[in-house]
Amino acid sequence: MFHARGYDAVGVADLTAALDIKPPSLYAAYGSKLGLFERALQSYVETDFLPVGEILATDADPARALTNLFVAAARHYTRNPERRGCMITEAMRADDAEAAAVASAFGERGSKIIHDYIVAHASPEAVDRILDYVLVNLRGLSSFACLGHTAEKLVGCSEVAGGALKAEFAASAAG
Amino acid sequence: MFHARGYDAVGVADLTAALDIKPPSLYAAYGSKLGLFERALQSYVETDFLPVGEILATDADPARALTNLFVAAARHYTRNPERRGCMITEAMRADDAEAAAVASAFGERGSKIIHDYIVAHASPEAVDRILDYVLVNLRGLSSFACLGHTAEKLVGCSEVAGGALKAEFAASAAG
DNA sequence: GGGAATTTTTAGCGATCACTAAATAAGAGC
DNA sequence: GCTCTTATTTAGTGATCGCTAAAAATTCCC
Repeated sequence: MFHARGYDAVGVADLTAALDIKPPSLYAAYGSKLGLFERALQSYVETDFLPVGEILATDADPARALTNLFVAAARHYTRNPERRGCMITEAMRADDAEAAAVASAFGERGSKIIHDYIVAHASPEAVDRILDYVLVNLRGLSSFACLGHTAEKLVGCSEVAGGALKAEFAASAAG
Repeated sequence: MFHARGYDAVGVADLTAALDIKPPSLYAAYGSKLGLFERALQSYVETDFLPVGEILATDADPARALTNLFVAAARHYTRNPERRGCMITEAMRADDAEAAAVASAFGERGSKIIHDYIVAHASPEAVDRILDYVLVNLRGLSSFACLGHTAEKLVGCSEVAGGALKAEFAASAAG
């Protein structure tokens, strides 16, 4: 439910109804709504998170590998109609500051994998802007998936996005 | 306030306190919280919306013009610490479905301007994917601005994003 | 089976949500 | 100044929010 509707739009009443328990049981088990949310994020990371490392290993060419990441994200974020977008990325924008902070901490892990990959393949002064570009694009893809756009559409613009990476890594190799 | 915190996180109590009136006055003037929100969006469009048409007219080269749009967005979305990101783009993701729908209607206007510009400069089969790419990027930029990222960072990845446009419009011109 | 520990529920809590009927105050016209 | 109209406030409404003290039910161990 948190994935489908975000932290703020899901109330304890919704959660207890879905779990078929009463509020004190939820609090006994998870401590708070936020505690349950953290558990849900953890579970998402373990079971449904985009396998970034694996995808980046699919091609020796960094531009192609990162484009594959975009395409995989586009497909991943649209594959389940009940759970569109990236739960973590979307939760980073929760109205509740604590929920947003928790999600950001989880998000840092994925970003680090991508960062390390880019460090290993680009010239030092290009690393930050490539990383930012990749993260901004993933953010946009997740959001568009949530808004209901099709996989086809998102894959299409992911391929376009790959063009920028080609140029950047070519410049890094030449520099 | 709606810009800074979104529709859902701002309550009628916050609004009446800021306007120094009591709730029935707000309802007398605007009909509902949503009514006030629409007015705020309208005001935003008239006073603070990215001047898309003007920016696209800054360069005869479409790739450069659209890159200028990204750069302008990056600067625009970060210029006021109290009002980060694009109010309309962010409101499209409101928890309240009516608020989100109203914001989407406003968003269509900006998208149409960009769409028409791309139709005039790209080959027909590339139009949709370029447009989607541009919109996904703008979405990501707005979101990152809201998350507190610097103008510098966002301008940097906007320039990277422009690389993809160069490739696309070169292909369109060749095709 | 009985007692203690654990789990779950009942029955709320104080706060906030968007909104409103009725009363009061302010403004306009004579 | 008086009366009528308009604007604003007072004093709530019913619903939902995240959460909890106390009571009841269930489980575990002897």
